[in-house]
Amino acid sequence: MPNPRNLDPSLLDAVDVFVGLDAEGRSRALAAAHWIKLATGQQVFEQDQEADAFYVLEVGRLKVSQVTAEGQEVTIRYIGPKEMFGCVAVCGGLTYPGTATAVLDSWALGWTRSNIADLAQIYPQIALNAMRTMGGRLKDTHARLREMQTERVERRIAHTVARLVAQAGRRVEGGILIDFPVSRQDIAEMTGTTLHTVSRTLSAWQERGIVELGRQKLTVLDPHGLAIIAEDLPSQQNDA
Amino acid sequence: MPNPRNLDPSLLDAVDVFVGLDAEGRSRALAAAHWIKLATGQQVFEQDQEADAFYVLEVGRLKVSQVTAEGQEVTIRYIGPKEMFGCVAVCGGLTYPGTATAVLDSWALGWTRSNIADLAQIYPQIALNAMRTMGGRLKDTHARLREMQTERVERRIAHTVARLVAQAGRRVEGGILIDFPVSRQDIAEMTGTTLHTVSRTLSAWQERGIVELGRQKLTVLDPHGLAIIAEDLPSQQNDA
DNA sequence: CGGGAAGCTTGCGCCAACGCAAGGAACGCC
DNA sequence: GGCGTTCCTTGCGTTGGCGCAAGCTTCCCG
Repeated sequence: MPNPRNLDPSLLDAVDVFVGLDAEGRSRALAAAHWIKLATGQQVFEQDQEADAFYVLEVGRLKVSQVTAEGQEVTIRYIGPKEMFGCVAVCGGLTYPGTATAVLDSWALGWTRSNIADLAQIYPQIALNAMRTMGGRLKDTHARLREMQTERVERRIAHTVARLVAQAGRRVEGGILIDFPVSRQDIAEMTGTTLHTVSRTLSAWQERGIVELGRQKLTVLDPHGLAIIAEDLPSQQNDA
Repeated sequence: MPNPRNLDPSLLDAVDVFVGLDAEGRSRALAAAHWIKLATGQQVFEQDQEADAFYVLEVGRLKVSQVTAEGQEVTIRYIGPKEMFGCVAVCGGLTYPGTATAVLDSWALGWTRSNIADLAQIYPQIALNAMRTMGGRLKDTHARLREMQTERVERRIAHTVARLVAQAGRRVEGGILIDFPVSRQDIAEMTGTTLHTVSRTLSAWQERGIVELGRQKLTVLDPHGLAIIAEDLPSQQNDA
């Protein structure tokens, strides 16, 4: 259970943005941080709000999403443990790209913009690390944009599910379970379609033994079959 | 006409990544740069190639695009004068997100990765600036992703044209001309549709007096009308 | 100046995906 | 344990936009 007093330096070990810092740097970073607790459904920050803090998730899972003027929700990405979010705050002068909401009870470490700027002053590596992370995110987003523009719905759903497996898959008997609640609606918001189409598509996959479905639950039984759909390879089901 | 000897420090004046540098810093930056000339159609770098240099465009225009495994092209963005491209090279360890091709004869200033890393060491502001630019690009890309997921084709085309006007519009009598050759195919690759649909849509707009069309040419006559389509506002054409 | 290439338009048929609607299943709260 | 809410499924009709195909215009180059 996290707690403000218990600032074990190993907390920052696997955190990209602090890679390359010595022990002293990590202690300093931790000293400047504050814990925040997030109950499921709670928001950390909102779309277009001035980016005044950045965070590293330690426990739980968040969804970063945008809402259109018409009220439609679009999911930008999910954040898992050890990932940073609100990283635009490091740049200064920008607003958050979306709204961050906890989809599980979560704990995160937060730094105010001035705190992180001070740290980056002393340890320039931090800025470089943040930049590398942003570069990676930019590439991910480009890849999704390319998908959206060139792929049919079924293939996009396959890619999305594959991504969820890679990000949050937990081995269970007979398959890999997405380790947090995902509704059909959530998948629709990630792929740019409707919950109806997602439901139909997943049902068809269940029929074929590729996935097993539950309420806000998704287990991939046949990752290879999924990959075949995602890459649009011809499947060899040639029995009449 | 640019030339390697003629390194006027004012060249870097409006360049985001060097904002906040003193005169000496700019001289140093220029001293480390090299000119590259690009004929129309020529490539600067290719998708997935290791990012070993970053550039600032001085004259001309480039297109950054990706090609899918199936051979479909997707345009990520256009680059105009004073914009940076290949900025992921500043981070290190990454590959270019797409292929950069000149759509006009162009001149750019280039820095190798080690040159820019040395500069960033001395002037940390450079890293911050680069990061801010990347943050901005990330937000742009998210906005486009949201468009792709929630908007119909006509609206997406309207947004794309509006973006082109903002980026590369030149006032001409009676309207605003996109100041570089754009084909219907190009617009299709930016919006995620086919050249057929773009052609049909633009023709309909021409009918309504919103745009004027030519071969690889596009003039917006009625920006307001365009905005109405882009924002999906009800237009008041209530004559029977 | 003539021929070819590249770019553009437009008609037509089709289908993937949407939107609606109705009903069913699982969960949580009192 | 009952009830309300949230989530999921599935049938059916509609349609936006695609893909094909044919023909046109503009430009370039020999």
